[in-house]
Amino acid sequence: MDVSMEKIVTLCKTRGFIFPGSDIYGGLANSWDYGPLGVELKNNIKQAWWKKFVTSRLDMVGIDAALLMNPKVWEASGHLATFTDPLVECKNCHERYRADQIDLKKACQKCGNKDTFTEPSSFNLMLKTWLGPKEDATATVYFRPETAQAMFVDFPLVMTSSRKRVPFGIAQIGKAFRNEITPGNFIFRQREFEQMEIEYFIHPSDWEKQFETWLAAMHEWIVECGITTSAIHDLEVPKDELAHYSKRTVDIEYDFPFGKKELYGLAYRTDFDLTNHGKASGKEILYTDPETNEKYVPHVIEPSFGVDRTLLAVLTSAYHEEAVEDETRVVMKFPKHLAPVKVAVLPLSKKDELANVAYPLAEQLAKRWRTDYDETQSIGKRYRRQDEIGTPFCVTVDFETLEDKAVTVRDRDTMKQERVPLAELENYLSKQLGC
RNA sequence: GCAGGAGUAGUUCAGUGGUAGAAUAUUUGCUUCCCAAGCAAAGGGUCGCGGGUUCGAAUCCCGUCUCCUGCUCCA
Repeated sequence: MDVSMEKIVTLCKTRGFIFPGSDIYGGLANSWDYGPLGVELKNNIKQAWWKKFVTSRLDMVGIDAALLMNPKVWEASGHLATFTDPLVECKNCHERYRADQIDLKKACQKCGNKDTFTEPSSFNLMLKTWLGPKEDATATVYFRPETAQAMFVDFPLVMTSSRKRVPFGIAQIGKAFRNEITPGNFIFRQREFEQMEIEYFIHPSDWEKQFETWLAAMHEWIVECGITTSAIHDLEVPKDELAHYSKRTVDIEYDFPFGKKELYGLAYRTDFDLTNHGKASGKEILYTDPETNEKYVPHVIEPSFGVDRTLLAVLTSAYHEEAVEDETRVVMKFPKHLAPVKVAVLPLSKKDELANVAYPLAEQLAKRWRTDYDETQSIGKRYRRQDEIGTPFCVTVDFETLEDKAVTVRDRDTMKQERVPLAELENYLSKQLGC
């Protein structure tokens, strides 16, 4: 369903998914903190991804590389050269242009004024810092603008230590930093963000087939996240807009509340990276096929996923408003494996004899699943509260429980209730939750 | 950086010179209470910040900061 960003942002702040960063100091532009529920949701997404693409496959391994790398990496990758956008601005109409894409001697295309451009000022999108006590050029290092490069640089060590044969892939989840000029749209574009990336190494003759296979795998993942598939669109990036390293790129776009924007990317990077790093480091990176003895530089298919963007798509897809007896019920219909809280234990009333059963029950369930315990206010209000954070199941302890040793389990989506004996509760939930 | 919008309670907002408010949320008590029930009470605000005008400023003036949206982005 359609949902406004305001509703999502407010729900995230009030319920504890995502807060503005440095809030009590007035914030810091476009920085966001994941709160108690947000971190659970995010961890669940990352775990699901890692399980699907790494641990459940024999042709995949993972790494977790350093954020700071030798600056030569960024020279070889082309980031130092091409991650710099020289910009000029028309002093008359304030239209901005990339200095390398227009003729500065000509008139402004928008307002027609001549000689009105400012001096080009360049922005390198990489965040710079320094290592060691001396703050000078020789100590300059960069926060990685993408996680991909470490997987290329580590390729020889990963290949030999894991004894993998092409085709195989390396995966990594981690933070990346870009000094974006125009961040915004909540967590959509941030200067500090998290990526889940795969570099899949293949024989060059195999690239078209592998590309299609990965595209299909990415769509599978989208379904598993509960992201509305009718809001997903593949965009074949035109040849003249391809990044310097890519021969084919498909952007997977999603209809966010603020428009259709890129969610994921799938790129065929050829042997650009391994060849460049081989040349720049002086250590040629070659793979020898053990059967044919053919020596070649592996080519690369790169499926790239934004963690924060996934989370935002999951949030907007999960958001539902339903009419219930003249009231509106807000319910986050997360897939059960992603729900930040799996089960809530709710004593029907705030009486010691109920708490004496309910609280230990919550403690017991918490050993297996993220569990909430809530005894304040009416039962209906507590159901609504759990709906709003997407808790799949509420377990209600009432006075009958003391007699019949059974509880009421209420389903988030159907609102249906079922009486389940305490002795069978864990098995019941385990079956329903699938974990 | 430019343009526009906005900063008052956790949230959404009202208040336009005279004692800081509403709704909602939160907490507590009562009611064996299964879908935002009722009653009673409580807590919570340097009105973004600094200066000025004024007997008096959330309100008027000046400055400043921050956030949001859009403009080059490609997770």
